[in-house]
Amino acid sequence: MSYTVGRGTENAQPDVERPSEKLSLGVAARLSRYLQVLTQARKIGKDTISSQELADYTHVNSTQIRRDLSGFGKFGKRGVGYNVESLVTQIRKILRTSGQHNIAVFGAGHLGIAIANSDIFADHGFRVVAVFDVDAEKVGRRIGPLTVRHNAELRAVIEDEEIVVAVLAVPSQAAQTLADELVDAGVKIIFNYSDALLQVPPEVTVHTSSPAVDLLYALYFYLT
Amino acid sequence: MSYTVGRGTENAQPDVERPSEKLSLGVAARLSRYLQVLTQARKIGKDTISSQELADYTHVNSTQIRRDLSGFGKFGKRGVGYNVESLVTQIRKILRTSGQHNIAVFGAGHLGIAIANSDIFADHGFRVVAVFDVDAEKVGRRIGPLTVRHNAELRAVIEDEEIVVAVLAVPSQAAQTLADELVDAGVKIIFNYSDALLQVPPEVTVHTSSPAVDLLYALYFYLT
DNA sequence: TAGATTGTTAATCGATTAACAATC
DNA sequence: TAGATTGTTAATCGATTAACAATC
Repeated sequence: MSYTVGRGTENAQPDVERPSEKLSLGVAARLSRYLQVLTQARKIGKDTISSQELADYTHVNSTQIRRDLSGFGKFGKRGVGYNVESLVTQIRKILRTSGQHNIAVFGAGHLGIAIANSDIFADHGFRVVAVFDVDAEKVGRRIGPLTVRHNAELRAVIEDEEIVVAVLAVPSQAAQTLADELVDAGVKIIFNYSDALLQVPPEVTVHTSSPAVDLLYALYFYLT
Repeated sequence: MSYTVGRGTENAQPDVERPSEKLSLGVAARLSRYLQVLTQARKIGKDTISSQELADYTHVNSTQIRRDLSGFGKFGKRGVGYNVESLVTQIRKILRTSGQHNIAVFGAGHLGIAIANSDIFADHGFRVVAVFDVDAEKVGRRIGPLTVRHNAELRAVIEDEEIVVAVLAVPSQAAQTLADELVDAGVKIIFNYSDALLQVPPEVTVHTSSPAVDLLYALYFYLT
């Protein structure tokens, strides 16, 4: 993971409830993970979940989970656990991602198609509203409800659909040029699935996804 | 990210150089990321790199980078920086991933094909040696140098090729059953690209990749 | 020499954990 | 009531950062 975000320099105002204070990097990351597990738990019909169960799935210590949550309110019932449904709502409120967000995928190769078809984003309020490619062969093809568009259209679509998130599933050589265009068109978050190192202005966040890096890391703990 | 690994309870022996001591979770993760950037930097022909440049790309503080590295030796040259080539070698040594590791991909859909074709693993010494599917339509197809095999063969292949890492690019409903088979066949690290919550014995590491979770997190910092 | 960058110290802050009273 | 699990405290450990002398 790599983010271009500042740390929370929270100038704690003496509010008792302070829903307007910025979360620390760590808390935001953990809350997102709790949300993923809760979303899945809800799918399989779980009504309540304990901090210990959440800990088993997220590998975050159960005390820390209770601590993270209790900072925002008393969401749990002693002896019972947390209501899955209401905890999802609460965390979404805290993360301010209750809304719907539009994203665009670049590259209509295998990876791009897989991402566009995935419902992993949909579960969290993200909607893939456009897929782009530069290959004339691919432009015009249908991917689910979408039609692949040419990159030349990106600026217009990004403006019309109010897209702030772009997912890059293009060859490494094409990544930086595309990133420059996207930044220029007003995209604020770039998810980079190529292994290129992207240079962007400080107001834009680049997230480079590197399964190989995660694997190296997992393997180290297996080997030792 | 979610890992099933213990924290390093390092009982520091009074060695000056202690290459046998277990890295902490954080250090291992950061070293992996430095390695990714260094690998890319090498590709574009960089000879040396400063801690500041590494910091720009990884978003890890430059002091911390120097600190992480100097714990293992004096790899840098003051006024110059680090030699890219030799730092790659050093970090690989520290992470003990200088060797070659075989991995298997499960699911020959768009995502599975994308992963099998990617060279993101190859750069780090991982080799995709088998792709499996249960769909008779897909079994037998060629993906680069590989032929898609049926899941029925998984046990034999895992033993023959000494595979410890399995990448799951299958539908969520199929993930747990497959994970059980893999654990049974001796796989130690499972990379889960479905959004299913997998239950595995403690000696097996599950890494669930969740772009949506990362996105939630990135978006929070954009929205605030 | 002058400029740059490492290696290292010291000080601070947040994460982590065990433990347990409160309470469902 | 008995069992379970939260919410919270207190203590510890590692991460983070600024600053700067050492030195290439």
